Amino acid sequence: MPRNRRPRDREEKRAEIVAAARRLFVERGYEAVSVARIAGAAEVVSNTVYWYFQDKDAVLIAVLDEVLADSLDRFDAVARADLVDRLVWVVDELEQVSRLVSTVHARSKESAAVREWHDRFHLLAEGMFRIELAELGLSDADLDAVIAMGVFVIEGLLMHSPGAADKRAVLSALVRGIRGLAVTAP
Amino acid sequence: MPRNRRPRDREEKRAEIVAAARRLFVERGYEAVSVARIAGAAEVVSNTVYWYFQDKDAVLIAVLDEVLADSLDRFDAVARADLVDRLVWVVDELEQVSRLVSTVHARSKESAAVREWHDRFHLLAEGMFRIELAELGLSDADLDAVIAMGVFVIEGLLMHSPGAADKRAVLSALVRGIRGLAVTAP
DNA sequence: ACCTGAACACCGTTCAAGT
DNA sequence: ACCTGAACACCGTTCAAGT
Repeated sequence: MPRNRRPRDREEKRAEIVAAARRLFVERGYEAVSVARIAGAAEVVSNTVYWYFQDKDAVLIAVLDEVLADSLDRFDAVARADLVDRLVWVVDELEQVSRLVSTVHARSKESAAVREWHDRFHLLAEGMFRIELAELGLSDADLDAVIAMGVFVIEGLLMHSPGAADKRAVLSALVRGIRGLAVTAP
Repeated sequence: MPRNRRPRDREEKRAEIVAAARRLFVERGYEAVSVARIAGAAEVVSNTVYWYFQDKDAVLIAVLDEVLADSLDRFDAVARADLVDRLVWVVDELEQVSRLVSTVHARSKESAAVREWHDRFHLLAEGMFRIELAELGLSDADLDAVIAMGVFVIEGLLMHSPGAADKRAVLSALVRGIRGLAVTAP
């Protein structure tokens, strides 16, 4: 007999809680979902959640990690597409979790752990943008400004969810605006 | 004796509650401030708030109206400045209430009344942007896209509060990008 | 190590009762 | 009309107790 009986149980139960929380957070939003409801969906009692997680924000962070990992896994599929198409893809992908976008911003003001996750996510997003734009030959100052603009525009699109045509028009204007800056750089 | 003794009491008490809520929401954030605390600061008991307001979101909307009115009042002061300067001014002005920006987005998902306020605010902001940009001679499709971009960039700056230099760099890149679009319009 | 029953302090909100 | 005391159902979280 193995020394640790069913050694995968811990991870399994934890994963069940995260899966339940993910579905509920995406469907109804973080504030609207109580810890008791998450626990119920994972077939435990509410205080059991605190055996696996420090608090409700820690559950949120586990959900965010899972959602982000899933999206990054799928990113390869469009790696070779046109820049505008890739941006549309990113927004479409993240739009499924648009509730989480405003949740992250709201919780970042209250929870240091969520703020850390948010800051790391921005670094990741900015790094990806930087790679995309490196070849355009922008000045250093403009490059930073344009990366920030790109992130803000994507966040705005996620939070306000316009129709597909408007979304593409905004991203196209963004990219053309950036290309214009590269041409007229001092 | 007047039929209504002290006829201004109602508005006074209401105004006191809004003033207390405004200070607390700006300092500590909507979620972190309980109705009981607002009531305490306005020297009433917590259920008295519900005599003047339908619910906590209604208090938030009254605060938002007050903050917005104050900002619009001050807007004349910069009406003649350069476009980038005006945008910097708007962001600086709204930055004092940056906590409220993410609150509005978070509550818009839960409360129909807050969502209505948010949508009206966007119409106002978009209208002001449209006037600013009318003279640039953008195509209709680009004008809408550029207005959305402008609003998203301002919201992003408010939510992430970068330093003054970064802020100006982003707004400058935005305006130059937009001007570039006008030049190369089809 | 893992899970629970019971409790804690607090939340937004309601309502009958007072003036 | 205006305000309150008391209560309601619920919240995130803690802890001693069980296995």
